[in-house]
Amino acid sequence: MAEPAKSSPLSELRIALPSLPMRLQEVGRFVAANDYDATTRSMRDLAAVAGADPAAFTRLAKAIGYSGWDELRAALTEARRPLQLAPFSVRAKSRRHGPNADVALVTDKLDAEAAGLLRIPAQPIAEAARALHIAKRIWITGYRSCRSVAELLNYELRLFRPDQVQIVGGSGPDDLDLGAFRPGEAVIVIGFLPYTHASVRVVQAAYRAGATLIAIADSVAAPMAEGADHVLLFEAASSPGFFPSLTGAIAIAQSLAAVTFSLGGTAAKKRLQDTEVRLAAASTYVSEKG
Amino acid sequence: MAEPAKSSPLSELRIALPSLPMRLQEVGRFVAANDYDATTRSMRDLAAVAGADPAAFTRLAKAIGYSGWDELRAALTEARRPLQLAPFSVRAKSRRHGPNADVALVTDKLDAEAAGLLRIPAQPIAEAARALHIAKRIWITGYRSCRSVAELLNYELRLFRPDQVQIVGGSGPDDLDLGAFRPGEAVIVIGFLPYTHASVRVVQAAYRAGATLIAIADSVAAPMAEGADHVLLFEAASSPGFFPSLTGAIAIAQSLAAVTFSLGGTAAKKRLQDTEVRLAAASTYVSEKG
DNA sequence: TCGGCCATGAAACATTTGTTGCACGAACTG
DNA sequence: CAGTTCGTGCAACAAATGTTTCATGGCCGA
Repeated sequence: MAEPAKSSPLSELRIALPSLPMRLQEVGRFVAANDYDATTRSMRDLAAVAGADPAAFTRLAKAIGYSGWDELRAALTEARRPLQLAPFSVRAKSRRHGPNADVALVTDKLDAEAAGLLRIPAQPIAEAARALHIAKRIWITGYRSCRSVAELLNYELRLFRPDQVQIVGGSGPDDLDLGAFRPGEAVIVIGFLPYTHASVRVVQAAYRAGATLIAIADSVAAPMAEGADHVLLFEAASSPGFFPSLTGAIAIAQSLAAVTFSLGGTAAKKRLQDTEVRLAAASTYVSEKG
Repeated sequence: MAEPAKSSPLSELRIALPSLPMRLQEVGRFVAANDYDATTRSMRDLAAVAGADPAAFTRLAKAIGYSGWDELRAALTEARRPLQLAPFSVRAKSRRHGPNADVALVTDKLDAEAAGLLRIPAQPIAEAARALHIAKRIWITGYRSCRSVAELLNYELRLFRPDQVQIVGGSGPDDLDLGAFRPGEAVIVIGFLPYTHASVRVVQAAYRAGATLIAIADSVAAPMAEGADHVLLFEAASSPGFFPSLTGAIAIAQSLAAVTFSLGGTAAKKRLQDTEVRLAAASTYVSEKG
């Protein structure tokens, strides 16, 4: 049973999270999402803000293998210590460079992205899904790298709402679609810095048409968030590397699709089955047993 | 009473430093040099390491206008707080509030995906990136929902290797591209259960052509993993919900692109800059200041 | 040299911190 | 339905934290 490499205490925490009791999960999520405050504020302070019992923090620490909250916090503190030349306590980090600097880059990136996921607010996604549920038609927009997110969302939503979902510009010039927005329809725009002009035009068209606007963006200050009915935030710049990260946006898109599907009830389930049957009949897939 | 503009607690400290008694200067310098530990360790700990009296820290804080060490430390803590989406106080309640089933679904999904990311093995990704680095040409394949991953990878890689990367079937029937694979080229295939016939054909073609095959899949038993030079695993079924999750695949794709880019060194950096300049010139993006 | 002043370290203080024992209630088991 | 386990909040506990007080010793002006 090879353990999956305990890189940081936060990783351990996040891995153990799903198998923890409910209250400990809440507290664990809070710690993961607010790890900076976890290292600086006192346990009781955190408990007050998180709305939990102080004892829960001690129990959480023990549940994931530490002797107590103090030890967990110490580990978190060391993990987020900035690199420096003259070490406070001599502690050489063997990663960072060497023959496996690449591996370290990957590990750091994945860890940062996992942390980013836990900071995504869940409530707005659920609300946006309700808006999608009642929308007569759903338009999806995303340019450049965000196009991939748009297409995934389009794909998943079409699995159970085949003829009510489409990508803006998916079948012709974007401008034609802009004029087709109607009240009662929903328009989803995905984008982050730097923002494209095209996406801003879509937002304006949606606003003018009186359609429900859902923005998936990296900042409330994003142009597409202006006047949006639902703003779903993720961290694009959190992870090390050179390109903005789309992991958060993808996770939001998938959650959105999942909740919308569950709101669809049996009707949605039936349409999904129909779609699956059709795909199987076209022998798109390799048969399960080889 | 008008204080001379408190920029940051650290600069106040440095300004006041020369006019302080000798021992307080020592302590002040220590705090300035080790401000991270100042925010995380206890006053007594710091005193022990600095070789000073605990009381000196309280006196230092008062000497530069704070009510005590606690207040100084709080200021230091706030000063080095990383940027984030919402302030600490507001963030607490937004998650998992109320007996809301939809919100719980989203939260569970995000948790599971975060944990899934941390289970992704980093080593194979770094090795695959090296293979991409030396490849003369890179082909990318992904059908159905995996198409979005393929397109993201294509987009990011083309930013710094514009004419060496393309999606299989991106410019015509897939079959035409299958015959174009050559030794020394790399073929990336993304897929998970249920596997499409088309992706298996690509794998076979790559194998026959002697190209380097990189498979991004949810299982070593996946058809596209057979005979692959590099297999990058992620968990597609880990998260609750109804569709397989692509978050892991996206994270792998982005890590792959990031490492390949960093292997590219200055040459890659230069090409990326060229691309950015071209995009800016075409005024694709909204200018930063509005 | 004396007297006042200030810097300094040690010890005592009240407070806050993390921890643990206990009781209640829900969920599961036989 | 009783018996058990487990998760949870509350409250008391000992340990630690930051602060204050006090005694000491060096410094400067008279």
